[in-house]
Amino acid sequence: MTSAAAQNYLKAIYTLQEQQAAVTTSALAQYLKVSAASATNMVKKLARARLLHHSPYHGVQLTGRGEKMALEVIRHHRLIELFLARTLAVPWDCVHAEAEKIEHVISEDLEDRIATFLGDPTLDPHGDPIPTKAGQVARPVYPSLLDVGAGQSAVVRRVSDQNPEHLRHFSKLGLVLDANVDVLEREPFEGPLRVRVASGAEHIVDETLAREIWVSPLTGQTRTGMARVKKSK
Amino acid sequence: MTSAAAQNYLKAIYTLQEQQAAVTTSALAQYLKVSAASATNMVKKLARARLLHHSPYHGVQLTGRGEKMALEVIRHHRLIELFLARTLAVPWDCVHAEAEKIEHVISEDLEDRIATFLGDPTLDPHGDPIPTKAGQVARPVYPSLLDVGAGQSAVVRRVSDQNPEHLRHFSKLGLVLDANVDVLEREPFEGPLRVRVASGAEHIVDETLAREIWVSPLTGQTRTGMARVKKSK
DNA sequence: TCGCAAATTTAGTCGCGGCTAAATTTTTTA
DNA sequence: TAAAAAATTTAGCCGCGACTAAATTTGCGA
Repeated sequence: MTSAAAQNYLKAIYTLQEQQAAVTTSALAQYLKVSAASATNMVKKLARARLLHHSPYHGVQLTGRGEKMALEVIRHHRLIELFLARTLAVPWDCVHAEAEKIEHVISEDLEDRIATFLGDPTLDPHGDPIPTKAGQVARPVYPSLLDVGAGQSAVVRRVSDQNPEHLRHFSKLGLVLDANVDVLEREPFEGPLRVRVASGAEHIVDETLAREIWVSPLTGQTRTGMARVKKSK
Repeated sequence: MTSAAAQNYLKAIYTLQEQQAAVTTSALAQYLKVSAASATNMVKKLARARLLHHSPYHGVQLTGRGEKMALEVIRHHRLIELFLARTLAVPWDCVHAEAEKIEHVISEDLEDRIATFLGDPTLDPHGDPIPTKAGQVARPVYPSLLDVGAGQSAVVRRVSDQNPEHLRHFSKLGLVLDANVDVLEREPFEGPLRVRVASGAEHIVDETLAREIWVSPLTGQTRTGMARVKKSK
């Protein structure tokens, strides 16, 4: 009952639950790229195993046990991502796909070895928090780059790992973890942003992409940042 | 058609082929711990995919393509074993089970990275040769410890990875890769051996176990080795 | 509030990779 | 060499996790 498929469903439900409280069958099906019928099927099986509550036609919610299991898989995933990045220099746009498969097959013993080797890390290569073995997980809430006002600076804290191509793009732009960004200006109606990165280069970041980057705004340096921009022109 | 199950069958057939030319259904079934009917079933599928020849009631033989595929899986397996042993100090009795699962899910890219990281190694932690990416594999033929005459010394070159408990036992005894062993005496009728290891400790090694250790006999040092034994008593 | 569209579930199918029991072929032995 | 034993294959089944098509429920708008 803890097949790779079941683990993927639990993980998906956990992830979706972080955003919307009620996880619907169709949201789940869309996220996992399976048919709605398949999702219903697995949901019923997970409900029977008491890993989630299912109120038919209204959505699902993980039980304590289900959440614990989801967090175990997520812990595996993020530890493996960091391990591959550290030991083999696997680029951050590739670690996700590898971890997605390896996470289902490693033993608890290997998990422990990896965690110890990495010094019991708390963040994976995308800035996602790594749950503890006990099932505790930090819930860092950062504004997205889109929420940073024009003229403000920020530090990249977390980047969505869902799209490898986006990640590759971010790398090229210098939008990596802990990088400084100055938001120069922003088109109206949630339009694209113009930003300047540490190297001094300026880039246009689309709205969709900006939503995938979460940051710590640097309130103190806002003005000076802009001042320097204006002076340099 | 290259499911984990199919890969395991190909690997098993390759391994069995190394010993006996004709691999029978029952040998395969016994090795993989499945029923004979299941083995026949998969054999027919692999034959349809032209990965092996099947002469019904008489056994199977890998085709070129089948052998290539088997070697790819074995390469994955042995690289992963060595990688886990090197980076995480996973003991040699555990690496096999982990590799058995991970071998089916890593990408070619990750395989390449691991191989490069390890310096394109040729032997895994048990002394098994690692096939090249092109599908070439060394065929070292060593006599087993059982073939070493009383009074001879030898160096451990390869140890069967099939039984974790045996491996753990060998570790305790000091029968590790590249270790020196003096065969002191041997009970008649292929009985157990008495050996002395590098530390000077003496141990009894059962026939079954001795068959799982392959060595390079040290012809020159035979007499002196024994002489020293007798003197020390 | 009634009806329709959208969401969801149910019903039934498929391939995979196991299984057992029965049939068949090969091998051994009397 | 014929019968019994052993090995192998065939037939038919099961659970898993996907699918499509059809039925059902929900909820929104007229």
